[in-house]
Amino acid sequence: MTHLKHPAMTQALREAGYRLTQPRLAVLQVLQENDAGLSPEEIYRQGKTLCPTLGLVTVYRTLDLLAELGLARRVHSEQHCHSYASAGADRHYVICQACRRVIEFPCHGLDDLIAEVRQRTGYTIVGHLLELSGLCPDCQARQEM
Amino acid sequence: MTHLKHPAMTQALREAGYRLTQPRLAVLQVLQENDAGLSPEEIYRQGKTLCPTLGLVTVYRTLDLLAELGLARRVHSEQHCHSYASAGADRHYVICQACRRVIEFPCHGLDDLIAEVRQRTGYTIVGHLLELSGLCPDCQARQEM
DNA sequence: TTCCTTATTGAAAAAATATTTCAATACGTT
DNA sequence: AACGTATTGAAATATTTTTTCAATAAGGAA
Repeated sequence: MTHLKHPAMTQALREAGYRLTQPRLAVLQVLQENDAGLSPEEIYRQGKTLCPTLGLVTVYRTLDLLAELGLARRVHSEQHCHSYASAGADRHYVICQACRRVIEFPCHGLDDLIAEVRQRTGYTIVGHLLELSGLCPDCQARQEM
Repeated sequence: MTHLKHPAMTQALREAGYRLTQPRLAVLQVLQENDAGLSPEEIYRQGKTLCPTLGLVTVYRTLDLLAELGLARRVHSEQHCHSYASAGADRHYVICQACRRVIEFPCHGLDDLIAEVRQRTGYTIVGHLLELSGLCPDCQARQEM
C-alpha cells in the first residue's frame, strides 16, 4: 500500500471517528481500482495482495461500514447479490432474461427524474442503478422459431 | 387451487413443453397475488397453503424456470437478494445509504430512455428496476450534527 | 378410463455465503 | 515508548442455495 489514491475517503473515515487500518485501506483501494461491482469474495481475494493478513470477515464488516458512511454502495449484480462498488459508481445495463447476457449503455435523461424524486422525498441522491430486463436479439430470434 | 387467475402464464408453460404441476401453479399464483418482490422463503411459506407438499427446492427450481421463460423476474430487494416478482412488475425506489429506509416513487420519464436503449442494443425491454441511493432527510440532519 | 413413460418432485446431504463470538493485535493518543 | 481501546482474524454458528436420487404424478397412448 504505497500510494493512497483516496485521500478524501480516508479522511472521511477518520472524521467519523474510525481508525485508519491496513485492512480498511486495502478494501478501499480495491473498490477504487474496480469499476464494476465486486462480491465480498472478490474483494477479499484482491485485498489480500495489498494486506496479506486480511480476513473475509473484515471485508464484510468494512463494506457495511463504508456503505453506512456513503463511501461505498451496494450494487445488485445478477450473479452476486452482495456486490459493492465505490461510491458514485452508477450503473446502467440491460440484461437478457433468457440467456443472462448483459450490455451496458450510456445513461442520460435521468437527471430530471432524479431532481423530481429529490423534491418529492427530500432524499439527497448520490447514485443510481438502472437495470432493464428483456430479451436480447438472439433470444428473440430463438423464440420465434 | 380452485381458481386460476393466470391462464396466459400457464399456457406459456405448456407451450414451452413443461408440465403444469401443482407446485408450479402454486408458485405462479403466489407471485400473482403479490406486488412486491418475494424471497424464495416467503414464496415457499405462502405456496404451502396452496400446495401443502410444496418443497423449498422446488420453489428455487420453479423460479429459475419462470425467469427463463420471462414469466417472472428477479428483483433485487435490499433484504433479500434472490427475490422474484411476477413479470412486468417494475420497481422504483430510493434507499437511504445510512439507515436503509426505502421509499418508492412513481416513475415517469423513463420511456424515452428505454426507447433509445432498445434502438441501440436491439433488446426488447419488458421491465426495469431503478434504484436510487442517497441519504434520507433524517440521516442528512444527523450527519450535520 | 387405465396404463406407461418420463419429467418433476421433496428430503437429505453438500456447498456456498453470511454472521457471531472472543482472545489477540495494532491504531492513535498521551 | 506505553497505554487504552477499537479492530482484527480464526473458529464456530447460522443462513441460504445447489446437488443428488429414489419416489411420485403429469399427460399421452391404448
